[in-house]
Amino acid sequence: MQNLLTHIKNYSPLSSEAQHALQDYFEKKTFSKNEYLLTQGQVCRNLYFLEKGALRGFYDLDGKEITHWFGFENDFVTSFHSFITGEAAVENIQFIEGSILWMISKETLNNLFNQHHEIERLVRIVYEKYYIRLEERFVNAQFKAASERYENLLLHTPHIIERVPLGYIASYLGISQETLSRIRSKF
Amino acid sequence: MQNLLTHIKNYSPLSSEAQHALQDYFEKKTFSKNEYLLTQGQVCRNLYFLEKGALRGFYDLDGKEITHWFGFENDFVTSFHSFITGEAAVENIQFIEGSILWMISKETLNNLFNQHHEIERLVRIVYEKYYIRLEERFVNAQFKAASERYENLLLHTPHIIERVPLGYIASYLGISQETLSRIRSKF
DNA sequence: GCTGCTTTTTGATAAATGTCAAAAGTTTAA
DNA sequence: TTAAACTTTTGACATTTATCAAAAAGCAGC
Repeated sequence: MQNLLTHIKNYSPLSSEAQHALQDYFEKKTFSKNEYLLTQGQVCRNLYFLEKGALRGFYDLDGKEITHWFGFENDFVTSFHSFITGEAAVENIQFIEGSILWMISKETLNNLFNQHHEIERLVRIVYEKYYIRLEERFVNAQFKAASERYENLLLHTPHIIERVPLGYIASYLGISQETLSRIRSKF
Repeated sequence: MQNLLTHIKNYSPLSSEAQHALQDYFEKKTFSKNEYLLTQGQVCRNLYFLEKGALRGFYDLDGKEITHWFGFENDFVTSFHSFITGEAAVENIQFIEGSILWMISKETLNNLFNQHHEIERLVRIVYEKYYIRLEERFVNAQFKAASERYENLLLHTPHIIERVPLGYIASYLGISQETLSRIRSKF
């Protein structure tokens, strides 16, 4: 929990009342490797903070698993589309490592927004950060060649390489595993 | 202005005090075709609401202009990365049509956040919507073939085809203009 | 240290898309 | 109305990446 509170300060400061409110409502969860946090078709009504571990979001495309994002320590994770719209998720979220998370429901969070303006501010700022993070990935995906995308990964998020099987990374980068293997052999 | 207030209700309801505050601080701007709202290297300190017209965001890649987004009626526009981080923009924003916008500075907006929780809520919700919009584009960019991306464009945002030169659309879809032309000839 | 299972690499070939150059079509403005 | 400027299409060819199949490497459990 301390992790969560400490991390949150990087986004926006919180009064001790707001901190206590968060402490009261975030609930600890642990999962082991390969378990699912969410499967396709479910509505994701919770937001999670990943304290320890790793997970991936993936969906099925013609029988192939397409991993499109990863979560690591100090990431907020959820199936954003489902969480925001209330529609069924098209993706699965699965643990790559045994993990510890903190969970809060959308409903509880909305109540906290009403009680503590500063918590809603925090979330607004988190969205800002996550928006520009996604924007960067988008530009990479659309306008960079496969080998540049891999180099960027090495440069900016090397922990992904160290902790994730290559097959997942390939689809994360939007390339086939064989092509990724060939790119790697050139380094 | 009425447009802006009406549109905002789609996101989140506002008290009349908050509405009046917005009315007091949003400033009307008009631009003609080909003018720039922002050029690369400037810090974008304003958020805009596009009441009428169209514009594009593009950046320079080895001397080529890469258009990566468009704005149309009722879009909130800014150079998000620059607006959020306060860093120099890497992109240019240029009008594709003569346009009418409403402008508010980040500073003024932050002040309004402090005075009106519901305005910050509104912006939080706008970020949510824009986040999932970007997520969809990302998945398209990374995991769909060029012709599928074009079909999706026809299906979901046909106004882009009608109002934007093909060269801009090609880079928006992440393909060369020649390839786009060949895809089109098959319909 | 083996055995079987999973992950990664390599090879051959096919498909998609890019690049450069030129032709055809469209728009603009004198 | 017509020439100039810009936009879109077409052709030939190069490059990148995908696909399928098989070999090699790595790893968990005995």
